Amino acid sequence: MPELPEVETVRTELEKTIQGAKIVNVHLWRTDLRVPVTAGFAQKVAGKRITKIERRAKYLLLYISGGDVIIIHLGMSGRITVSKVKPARQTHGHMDMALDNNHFITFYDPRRFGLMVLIKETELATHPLLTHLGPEPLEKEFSAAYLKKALSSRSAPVKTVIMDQSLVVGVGNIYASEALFLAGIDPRTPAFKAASRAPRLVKAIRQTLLAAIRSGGSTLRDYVRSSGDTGYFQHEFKVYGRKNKQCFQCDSIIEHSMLAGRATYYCTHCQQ
DNA sequence: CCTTGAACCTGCGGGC
DNA sequence: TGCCCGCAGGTTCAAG
Repeated sequence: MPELPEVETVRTELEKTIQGAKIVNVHLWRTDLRVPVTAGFAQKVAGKRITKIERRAKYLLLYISGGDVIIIHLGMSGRITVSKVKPARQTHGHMDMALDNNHFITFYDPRRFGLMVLIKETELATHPLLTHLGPEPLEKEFSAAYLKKALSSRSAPVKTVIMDQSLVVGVGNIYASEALFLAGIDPRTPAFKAASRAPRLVKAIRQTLLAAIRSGGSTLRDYVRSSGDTGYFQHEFKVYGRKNKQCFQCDSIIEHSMLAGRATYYCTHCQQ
């Protein structure tokens, strides 16, 4: 489900509902996620308090008392739900927690591309899952000058390059297409040829992600927020999923092709 | 180093 | 109805 806006939406909702709560009870139903769940996970987190919930890239970081951090990634189909009643056992519900504030959390992930590992807070800076990550797109560090330089050495399509998490984090397949439409850049353009348009692209990426966060992310197939609500940004897609439909800006037909194995949508009139 | 394609896994929709 | 194929918001690994 998740690119940066969806993960940020989950983070906000978890912050409102479970921050400060103590973990009373943990059920780990299966551990064979993309990365195996840390041995002894259930025993290690039981009795601890959730002190802080952060997001880094598409990862959620749940800080717990005692100096540990639960790192969660939702992969393609992962979901975290919060409820006030004990959740029914679901086929792909891999972990449940009961909290002392009468809330329950479930980690659900049919495809199991997600992960859930427990590390020491002191390992955050050196943990292999996090070390290769580029700057956050909404932080100052992701500047026009930075992006221009990064694009200038790459020949892959600009869309593929901005999805590279070591260059900038959080931009996935939907928002890459949407941001490039907003920037007026053809996603197939070799990155170095788009380098001069880095200032516009930085703005477009930020604007797209911020708008999506404001809408609670996008709900395509199965993404629901932890609250059970859906996101609304899918209603604002300009190109994603709109193959053969008319461009809202110029009435041309939206085109579709595969770049590095990912579906890509664009308007050849508005994007060059 | 960079790029692409395949692999990981499950479910769903379309075509026959 | 049932089967097979392709495709899905991500990441990682191998090979060229």
